[in-house]
Amino acid sequence: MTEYKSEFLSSLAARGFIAQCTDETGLDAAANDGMITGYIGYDCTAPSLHVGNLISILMLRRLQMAGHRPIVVIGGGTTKVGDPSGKDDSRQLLSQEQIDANKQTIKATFERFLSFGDGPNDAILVDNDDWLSGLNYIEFLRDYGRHFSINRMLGFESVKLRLDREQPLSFLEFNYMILQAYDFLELNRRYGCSLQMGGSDQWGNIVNGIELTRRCDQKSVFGLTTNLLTTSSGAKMGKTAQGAVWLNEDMLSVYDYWQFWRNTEDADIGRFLRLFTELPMDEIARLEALDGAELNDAKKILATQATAMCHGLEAAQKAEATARETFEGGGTSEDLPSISIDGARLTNGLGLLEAFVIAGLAKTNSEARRLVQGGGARLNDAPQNDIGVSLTQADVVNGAIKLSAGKKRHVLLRP
RNA sequence: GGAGGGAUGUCCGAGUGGCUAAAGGAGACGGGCUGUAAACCCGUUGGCUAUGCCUACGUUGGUUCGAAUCCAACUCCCUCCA
Repeated sequence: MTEYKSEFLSSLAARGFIAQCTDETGLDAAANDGMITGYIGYDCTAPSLHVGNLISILMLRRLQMAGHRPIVVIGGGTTKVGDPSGKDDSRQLLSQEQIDANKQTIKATFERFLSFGDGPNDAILVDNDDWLSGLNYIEFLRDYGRHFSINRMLGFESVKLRLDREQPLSFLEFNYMILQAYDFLELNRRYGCSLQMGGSDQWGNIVNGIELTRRCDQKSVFGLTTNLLTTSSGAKMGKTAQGAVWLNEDMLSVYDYWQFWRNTEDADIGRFLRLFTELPMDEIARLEALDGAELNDAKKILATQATAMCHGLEAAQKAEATARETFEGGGTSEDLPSISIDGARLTNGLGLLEAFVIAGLAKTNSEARRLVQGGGARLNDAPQNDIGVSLTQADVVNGAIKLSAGKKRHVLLRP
């Protein structure tokens, strides 16, 4: 591993963040000489960011911790176009209303990881819609379009992939990288931003921005990418039974977020501790060296640390306690994810299948039926194999009915 | 504008008149083994008021007792030519 002089790069390198850098030596020197400003862009295609975005958010955090200034760019403008990187199909275009709504709910996440304010290295949050929407087409083409070579762009991975697979790539999407490149130039002009970071799928887009900045303003700026998050067994990471692992609490409960980390594969523990916690390296080395079942302790620490960063220490510890009661105590914790139901429904008896659907443990009655028939459904910890059972007031224990799908998914129904 | 190829379930991908809710694989979920791990083994995988009914093989019509499969028109995509 290369030795870095700057705290920023050496900490990132030690923790396994770095995939590629356009100019390690230059960036290292710049970061060592004084404060630099770096940015990452986030498109607002969903109401919340997910763990797949986490590595990049943490890079911004480490940038700030090392005394530099992070900029979060919300892609209000670029989202209208849609990034073709790493996708087979065109993403469905979102309406302006959806984009605006997503923008609002995504913003809050960054406040957990970065410190905003008026200080010299406090984080800044901007929306690229501010400068992209007002662009004049002809002017833009004349000023910036001439710097882009189609010949080169056709060679970029994101484009090549589509073309090779004979999948359509619209002109609209083709422009995404041009707009993202322009972002970098604009940020450099506005804030002296000299670094763009992102996942390795962004490499092509980042390089374009660097070149545009050099051609237009003769400034040299840097790009730095991280590996995309995958598990050791090769699976794309960030999925749970319910879908993506969201960072917003109203999209995924703190308990489920904690569980996600708790279920990390053995082989990933060291890597994840380095990336997703801020524990000292020697402590991580110790945890990583644990054997067999002892690794479970390391997983709990990982879960609580990672959860604390996103949802606060108190909530993380509560999730840990809930898990302990549920799994190790074999009991029912009051704090398991719960859903309120109308008590009147119990008066006439609530069908077991319907109850599982209400609890979110099954999407449809049929799925609930299969769950019961497959032997995975439990009511207050008692296995159920009769789909005709009705829940009544008599099933309420300590103010709630506990439904379980499999060994890990539990929900409390509170009348 | 011309010629050819294509559109199948969450995804990939078979199927070219009835035995097809549609092979196979991936993914996902459940069970087993374990350590709330991985790997492996087994099961399930359109919906519903459920021995039946409804919806579904790009869209709309047609042929037929019967269509994902045949015909027509249309939409979209790909390739080559202009």
